[in-house]
Amino acid sequence: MLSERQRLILAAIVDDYISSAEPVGSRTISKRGDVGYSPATIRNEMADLEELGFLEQPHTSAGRIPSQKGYRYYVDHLVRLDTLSAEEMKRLKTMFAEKIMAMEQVVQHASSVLAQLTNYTSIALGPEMFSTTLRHFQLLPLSDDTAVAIVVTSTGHVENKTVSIPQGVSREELEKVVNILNAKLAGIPLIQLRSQLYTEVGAELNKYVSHAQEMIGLIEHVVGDTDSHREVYLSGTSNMLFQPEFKDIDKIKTIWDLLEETPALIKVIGDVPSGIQVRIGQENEHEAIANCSLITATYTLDGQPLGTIGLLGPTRMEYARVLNLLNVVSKQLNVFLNRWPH
Amino acid sequence: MLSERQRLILAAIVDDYISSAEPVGSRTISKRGDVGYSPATIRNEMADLEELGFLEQPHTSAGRIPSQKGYRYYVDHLVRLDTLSAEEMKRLKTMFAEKIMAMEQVVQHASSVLAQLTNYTSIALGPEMFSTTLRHFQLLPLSDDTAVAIVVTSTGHVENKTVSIPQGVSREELEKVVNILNAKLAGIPLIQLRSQLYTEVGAELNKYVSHAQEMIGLIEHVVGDTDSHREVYLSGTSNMLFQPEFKDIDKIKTIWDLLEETPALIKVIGDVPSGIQVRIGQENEHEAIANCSLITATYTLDGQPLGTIGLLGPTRMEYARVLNLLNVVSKQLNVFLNRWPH
DNA sequence: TTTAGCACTCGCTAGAGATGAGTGCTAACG
DNA sequence: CGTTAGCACTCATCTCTAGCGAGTGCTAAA
Repeated sequence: MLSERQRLILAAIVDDYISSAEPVGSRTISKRGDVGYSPATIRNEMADLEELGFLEQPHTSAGRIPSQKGYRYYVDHLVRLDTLSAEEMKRLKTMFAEKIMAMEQVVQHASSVLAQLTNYTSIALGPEMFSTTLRHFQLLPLSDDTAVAIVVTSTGHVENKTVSIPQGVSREELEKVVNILNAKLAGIPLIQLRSQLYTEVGAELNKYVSHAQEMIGLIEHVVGDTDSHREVYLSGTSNMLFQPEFKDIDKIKTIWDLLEETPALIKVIGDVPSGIQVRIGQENEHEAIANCSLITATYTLDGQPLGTIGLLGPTRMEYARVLNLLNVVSKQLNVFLNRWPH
Repeated sequence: MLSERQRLILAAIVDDYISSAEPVGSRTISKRGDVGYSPATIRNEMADLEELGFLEQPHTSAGRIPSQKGYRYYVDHLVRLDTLSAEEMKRLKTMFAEKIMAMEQVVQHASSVLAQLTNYTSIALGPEMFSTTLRHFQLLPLSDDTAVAIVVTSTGHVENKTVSIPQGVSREELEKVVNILNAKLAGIPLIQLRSQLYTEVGAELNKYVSHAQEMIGLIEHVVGDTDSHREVYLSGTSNMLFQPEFKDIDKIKTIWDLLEETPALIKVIGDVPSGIQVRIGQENEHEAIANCSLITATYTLDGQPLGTIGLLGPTRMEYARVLNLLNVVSKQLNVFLNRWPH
């Protein structure tokens, strides 16, 4: 639909605006090596591109900036995926060279390295519970009426909650409960735990243990909290402060509030299709990031999507670089995780 | 050393500046009810107070602002500790009413409520390892050569690390190791674990288990990392953004970097004497917060200092309110924690 | 079809008053 | 003699204006 020349000019404008954050004029484009036309010609094309909705003009006598549609076209058709710089490769290599880490720590670490390399804010979502199974359950008494409940998942994630024990349940009975639970529930996907608890385990507990109902309630409290099994890792939050589009502090505030509110954040980053995705501006669900872009990559285990890792920045993002980085990282992450004992 | 009138005027100026963040003029003070002097008289006293170093003047034709020395005098001699508002009391009451929480969660929760009530940034340091003892140690195999090591402390803190198991150590042996460790180390203060590991436990392990040296190294790796046993809780970090003294983003940056760097933060907040402490401006060790004030309160268990909870804001802080709040919270925290099974 | 030329727009900046909050000093007052 | 009214002075801040310049759209020539 766009002519070759229009695409060339649009790409030049987006590239330029991404690095300068200032409206781009026709002369600026003309002076670049790769577009061999005079400012006047470029102005004409710019006017057309604006009419088509790919560019915008902040005011009459300013240059053009890409519109949301412009960025979308750029990402879909114009972005050049080339190779990473030597330094970037080195950082990533050393990251995956470290050996002893839980699955979640790998993800967390990858996200923090990405934040440092890009100067954007990185958001990562820990492994999901469809393919994550229960490895071990434990109840450690702290006193007569309290205990720490510990859940270990197949991804190496450890979660703990302090619970109060019903009056009159002895330590022996607690042990019995733990044994029954481990026997019945180990290997079960987290998402099925709650239902299994009532069917399989319920009968068994009723048979051997007093206060079975209370105990089941207690265990459900620990195991059934589906969202708490997922962890969100943020890094480079302060990078947001230095983007010129957010020099106005009030704009940061709404974004910040979103970042501090884990459930909303899970929704934002959890609801993306697998593969590498780019959400530009208002394509994002949450209006707090309506002038941000979110680029996400999912990581998988045995082909099953497990979690997401993403970078959040202004719509004027370095799409090419970020896409390259995420591409490499998510591939390496997949290789790494599938080598993981599971 | 200061006359009664000077103290009255100094208090009025500090109070006013704390709430307005603007240099305070003589007329402003005169118009307040509590100082019954004309602007001219107050001007004379102000000039004296400035000469004594309690006040500063941003420029000749502006009002006065308190100097660091002025704040110090205010905090030491002039601040009025009165009672909390009904709303504040209610928030705190409901907080301590919640029952089932690990010790650390109580501290964390208290810190987050304080941040909300004050609009400052709160920093809390989890229980310290002198009086914290080991409750339970566990090694759960994930595969042939990896396992999750779990450490549960007497405060209900659960910590975990993924470790790699030396080749040729069987599951039975792992269990034996765990049993020996729990028999020998349960109840030992965390800080002594490392030495005990080599004396008491070392011999025992050598006797019953193969690869004892490797296993000890591994366990030391889990247990001996003294700083990782302490957790730092931050909340209300974004409150910093709205203090007029930090409207310049670069000033935030250095503070932020400090907040993101846990070890430095532990140093800043961990090195305070017990009781309630006020660190004004350059009294703080770290220069990133040289124009901040840090008010801290320690909490104790059986009289032993356990950890710290603090609020960070501009030197122009609402000292009276924060001191009141911290006073009440730290007392309640002590009561609450000492009721805790330990 | 491309480009040079030109008039026009409009945000940004610098400088000039004007404003007003605040001071220090002096002299008068109770 | 302490207190206060009065007054000249300072200086940050606001407003207004003029000029600059980056950029545009249009027209006409190559």
